[in-house]
Amino acid sequence: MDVDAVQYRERPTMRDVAALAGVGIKTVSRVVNDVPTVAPELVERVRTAAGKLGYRPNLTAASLRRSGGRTNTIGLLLEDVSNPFSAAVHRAVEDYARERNVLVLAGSLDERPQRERELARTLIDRRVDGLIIMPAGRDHRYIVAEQAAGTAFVFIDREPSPLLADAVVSDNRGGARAAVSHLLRTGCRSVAYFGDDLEIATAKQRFCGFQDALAAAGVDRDDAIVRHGLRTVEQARHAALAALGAHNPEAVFTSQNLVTIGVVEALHARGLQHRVPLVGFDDLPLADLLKPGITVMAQDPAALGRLAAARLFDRINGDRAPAVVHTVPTRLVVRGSGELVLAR
Amino acid sequence: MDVDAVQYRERPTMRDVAALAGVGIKTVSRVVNDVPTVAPELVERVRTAAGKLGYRPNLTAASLRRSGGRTNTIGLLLEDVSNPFSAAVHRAVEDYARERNVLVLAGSLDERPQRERELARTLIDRRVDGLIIMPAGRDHRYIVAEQAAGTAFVFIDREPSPLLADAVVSDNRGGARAAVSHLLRTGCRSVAYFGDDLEIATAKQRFCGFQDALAAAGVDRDDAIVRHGLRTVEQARHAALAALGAHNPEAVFTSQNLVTIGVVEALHARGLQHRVPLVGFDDLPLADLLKPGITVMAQDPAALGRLAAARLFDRINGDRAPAVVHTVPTRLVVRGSGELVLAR
DNA sequence: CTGAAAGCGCTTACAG
DNA sequence: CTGAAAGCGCTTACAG
Repeated sequence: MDVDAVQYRERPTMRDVAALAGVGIKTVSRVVNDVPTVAPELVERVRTAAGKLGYRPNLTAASLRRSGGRTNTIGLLLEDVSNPFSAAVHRAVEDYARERNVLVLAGSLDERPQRERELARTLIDRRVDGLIIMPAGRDHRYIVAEQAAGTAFVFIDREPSPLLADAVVSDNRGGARAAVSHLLRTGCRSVAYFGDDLEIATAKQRFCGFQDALAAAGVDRDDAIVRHGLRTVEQARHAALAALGAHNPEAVFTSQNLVTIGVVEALHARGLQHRVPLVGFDDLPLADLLKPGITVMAQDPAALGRLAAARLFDRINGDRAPAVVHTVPTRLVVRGSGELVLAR
Repeated sequence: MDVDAVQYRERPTMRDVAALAGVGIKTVSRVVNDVPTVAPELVERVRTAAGKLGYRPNLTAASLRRSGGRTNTIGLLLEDVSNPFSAAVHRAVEDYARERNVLVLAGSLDERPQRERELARTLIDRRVDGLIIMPAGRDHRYIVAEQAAGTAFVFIDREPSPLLADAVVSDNRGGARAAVSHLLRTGCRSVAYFGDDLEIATAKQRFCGFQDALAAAGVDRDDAIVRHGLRTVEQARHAALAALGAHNPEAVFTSQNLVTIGVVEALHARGLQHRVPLVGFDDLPLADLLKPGITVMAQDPAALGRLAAARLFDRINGDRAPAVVHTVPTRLVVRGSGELVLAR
C-alpha cells in the first residue's frame, strides 16, 4: 500500500454526515460536540455515518461562528526556537497550553525588531487568542490597538516598553550582583566583564548588577577589562584572548551563554582555566563535565514559560487588572570555576 | 499608559471598513488582497478607513472560503521541542515555511504513540495543510484516510510503518558502522555498546551498524558489554559504571545523546576518560571543551528539517509520486576521545 | 472597475 | 429532543 494507491476524495462535511444519517445538520453538530440531549438512537446513527465517511470536524470553521470567537491557539515569539533557553520556555508554554486544549504557533525573531512586528501581526491576523513575546524590539506601542481589540499579550525575558502588558523576567540585576559577589569572595580585586550588546535590556541589567557588586565590595571598575557587544562565541573568544593577554584580570564574569562558552574556550587555550575564577550568567549543558566545572547563575526558563502562560490565560479569560512585572529568581550553581583558590 | 487605560472595542470587519469608506465590501477585499484593478481613489479611501479603524483581516475566515482551502499552516510533531535535535529540526522547518508565508504548529510527543495520534488528529481538525512527524508510534495506518482527504505527510528521523509517506532520515546504520570502524582502528578488540530501547527504530539501526562494523573487522560481539534500553543520563551512567567495573571493555560506542553524556560521566568518575576510546552517535554542545573532546558521529538536523519541509511543500502542491525515503549522511567529528592510543 | 448574492463549515438563536 | 434559518468574516462567481 503506497501513496499512489490511495483514493482521493473531498473531506466530508457535517452536511454529508447529516444526509447519510438521515438527520439535520444541527443534530450532527450536537453529537460531535457531545451535547447530552440527543436521543441515543440518533447519536448512534450519526456516529456510524461519521465513521463510515471518515468525518473530522473543521475546528477553524467552528471557531469562526462560536461565541467569544476563540481559536484556541496562542502565538509564541522567541529569540530562536532552537536555542536552549528559548526551547525550554517553549516546552513549558506548550505543556501549560496543552492542558487547556490550546495549540502553540512559535516563531524565531533573531533579535530583529522588524521581524517581531511582522510575526506579531501575522499571528494576530490568524486571530490567536494571545501572544507571548520574548521581544527583539524596544518599542511595543504597536500592541495597544491589538489589546483594545481583545488580543492578550505577555512579555517574557524582557519587559515591554512602555510597560503596556504583563512581563515575566529573570532577576537579571540581582542575579548578576550575586554572581559577581560570589566571585569577589575568592579574594580577587579585579573582575573582567564580557557581555552582550548593552542595547539589549537583559544585558544592561546584568551589567548594572555587576557594577552593584563591585560597588558593594568597594572595588573599582576597570574599563580596560569591560567588553560589551559580544554576540557570538567567536567574538567572545577573541575579546577574551585579547583581554587576558593584555590585562590579566583576576576573575571573570560573563553575561550570557554564548559569551561564557567563548571565554571558557579562551581560558582553556591560555591554560588559565584553573587559575582565573569565572562565573557565567545562564546555565550551559555539560558545564559540570568540564574541568573545572563552570559555576553559573542559572535562570529557570521552565518557570518563566509556565508563569507567562498562566498570566496569558488569565488575560484571555478576561483579567483586566493593570500590567504587572513578575520577577523570577536565579540560582547559583556551584561547580568549581567560581570557587578557585587564587594563587597569590 | 497602561492596560486599564485602553478602550476596549470589537475588531472591525470588512463590512465596517466598507461602510466608512463608502464602498462595497468586495472592494475592501480587493484592496486588502492587493488586487490591482481598483481605482486609485477608492484604494486610498479604503486604506484610510482601514487605518482609522485599526482593521486587520481575518485570515482564518479568508481561508475558509478561498479555493483550495489552504490554511497556510503546517504541523510539526517532535520528540520534544526543547531537546537540541528536535529544536534544530524545528528551526530549519520554520525557516523553510517562513519563506512561503506558512506558520508552524509544533508539539512534543515524548515517545508516546497515543500522544502522536491525538496531536495529529487535533492538527488535522485545524486543517493544517500538512504534517511533519518525528514518530513515537510504530503503526501509522491512521494517516491513510487523512492523506486521501488531502493532508500531506512527511516523516522525519524515523520511517513510517508501513511506508505510507515520504521520510527523511539520517544514515543511522551506515553512520554507526563507520563510527565503530573508526574505534576499531585504535586497535581495540572489545567494544561496549550502550544504547536506547531497541524498539526505537533508530536505536535498532544503529545497533545493526555496530554489529556490521564488528563483523567486518572479524571481532566477536560480547553481549556482556552490550546494554539496551537506556533512556536517561542517569540510566546510562549507572549501566556504564557497572559495565566498566565488571568487564573492562577496551572501547565504547554510545548510540544517542543522553547515553553519551551518562557514559562520559561514568568514564570521568572512574578516571578512564583518557584510557578508554569512545565515539557517540549524535553531536553534543560543548563536546570540544571536554578533556578529551568527545568524538561523535554527528547528524545534520538542519538538513533533515529542510529536506522534510521541501518534500512536504511538494506534496502540498500536488505531487502524488510514490513515497520515497531520503537518507541524509552523518559526519564523523574527530575530537580526541575516539582516537586515544591504547595503553597495551 | 464595482458590488450584490451565494457560499465556505460550522454555531447561534429560535421555533416547533 | 430536533431542525430550518440566519450569520461568523471572508471569497467566489457573476452581473452590470
